[in-house]
Amino acid sequence: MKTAFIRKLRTHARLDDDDVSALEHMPVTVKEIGHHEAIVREGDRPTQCCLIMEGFACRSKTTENGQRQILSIHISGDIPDLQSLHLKTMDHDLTTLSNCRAGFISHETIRSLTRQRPNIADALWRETLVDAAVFREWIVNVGRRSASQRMAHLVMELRERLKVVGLSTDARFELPMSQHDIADALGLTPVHVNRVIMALRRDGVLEFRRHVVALGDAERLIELGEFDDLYLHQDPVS
Amino acid sequence: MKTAFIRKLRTHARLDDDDVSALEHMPVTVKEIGHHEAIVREGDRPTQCCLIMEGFACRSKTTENGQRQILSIHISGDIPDLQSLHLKTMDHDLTTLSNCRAGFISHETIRSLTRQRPNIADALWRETLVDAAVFREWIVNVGRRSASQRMAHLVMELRERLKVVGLSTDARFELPMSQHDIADALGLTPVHVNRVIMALRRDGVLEFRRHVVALGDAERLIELGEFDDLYLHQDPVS
DNA sequence: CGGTGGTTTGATCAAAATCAAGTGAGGTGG
DNA sequence: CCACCTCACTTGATTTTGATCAAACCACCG
Repeated sequence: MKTAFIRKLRTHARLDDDDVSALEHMPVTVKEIGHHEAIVREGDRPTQCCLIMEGFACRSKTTENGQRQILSIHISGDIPDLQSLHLKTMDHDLTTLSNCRAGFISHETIRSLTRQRPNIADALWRETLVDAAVFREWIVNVGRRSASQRMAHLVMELRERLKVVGLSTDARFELPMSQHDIADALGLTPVHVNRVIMALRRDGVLEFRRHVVALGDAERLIELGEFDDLYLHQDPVS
Repeated sequence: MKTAFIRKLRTHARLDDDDVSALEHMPVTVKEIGHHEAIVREGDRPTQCCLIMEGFACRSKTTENGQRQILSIHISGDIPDLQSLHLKTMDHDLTTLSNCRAGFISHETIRSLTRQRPNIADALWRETLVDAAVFREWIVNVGRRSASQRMAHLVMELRERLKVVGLSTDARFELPMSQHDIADALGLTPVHVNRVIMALRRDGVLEFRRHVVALGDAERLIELGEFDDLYLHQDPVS
């Protein structure tokens, strides 16, 4: 059940059959994790990486006065702590948002794969670079966009990324986050996020109830959030 | 004159003498670039990477209504567009802040180095991961910190990074940015940045005049900006 | 049936944006 | 050498956005 992950790598990077078979045979320890549980914490020195197979997780940091900032949201096929392969100490937390099934792959396994198969090294490196591209876009989101723009942008990003792994249609997708979680992702307060959601709902642009997002007017959301999917670098390898 | 770069790689990653000599002998085209000039632009498909040898540069995006958000600041020894090796299309601009001397290295050169020397591949990969760690911290900065905290944090980040390449003492460093540039880095308006700087100056915490930052009270700045250098991952290789 | 966590609403407040008008230093040309 | 121009910085008045504080409300669950 690491197909989402392998499929993603193959779409963006050149992998031959041996590469794919090496990935398919690498040892993975699968674990079920409850919602709102820490996978790794700031300060930890992990010896393995975590592949999300089902459910949602997020990376976050917490300021001294207890405010949380979510840094990215992760879905099936993502390895959110791949950077721990080269950066020994975690500089942020990785936490589940929903119940998750996750596969753990030891650093040794990954390191020997990257040493023996440069294509895999490149593919994994590329994944971390797309992560970074998403971080950049999030800096713009919290730095320069209004509350409703941030919300629109987040929704469109998640729709695009979920579509790739078959978890979103054009019109709706599941999003197991509370309004409080969304506030932490957008750098806002939960109260204000609620007002934004109410307004978007009133205008028929967006519904968000019981953990499902329904898009009333995707065009409007793209325009409002100034969403351009270039930064997701989803183009298939030439 | 790519010593800053090689020294940085060696501090953080395991490189043997052959690796270092390969880096020293790779072909680099040096160019002088004026201030406020674009090196690469969003939408470009570069075939080379840019090594900053002297001066300051920044990555940025501009929103539809013309607001700029600076995503990172780059100094001697940085390769700000290393990601272009794997992400074909630039999703942001790379611009000089001051006059710069920059070295250009073709993708082919880098690719053949990484294929022949896995240590170099790892070292470069790690560099892009540190970049990403800085992006994460910036998300927290613009998402959750007040204007004066953001300013304090930026100043401390730059001091730490500049110290590594010998361009900062504990007390002062050159920073060729206008208050407008700083506003674009902090997600604020120039007017408000000015008020913050005035306040910090009045309290004797910070001076910033004619492109030099003088720290009146570094302790206070660290505390105010909640600065913890963990995210810079400057620890030397074990 | 009462508890609990998430959502909704209202009233007030604070931080930063906006608008507008100086100031001041360095650089250029007469 | 001085007048003037420009760009960056500074200051003040006002407005806006989103934060804060506080209190319901509501659905689900044990």
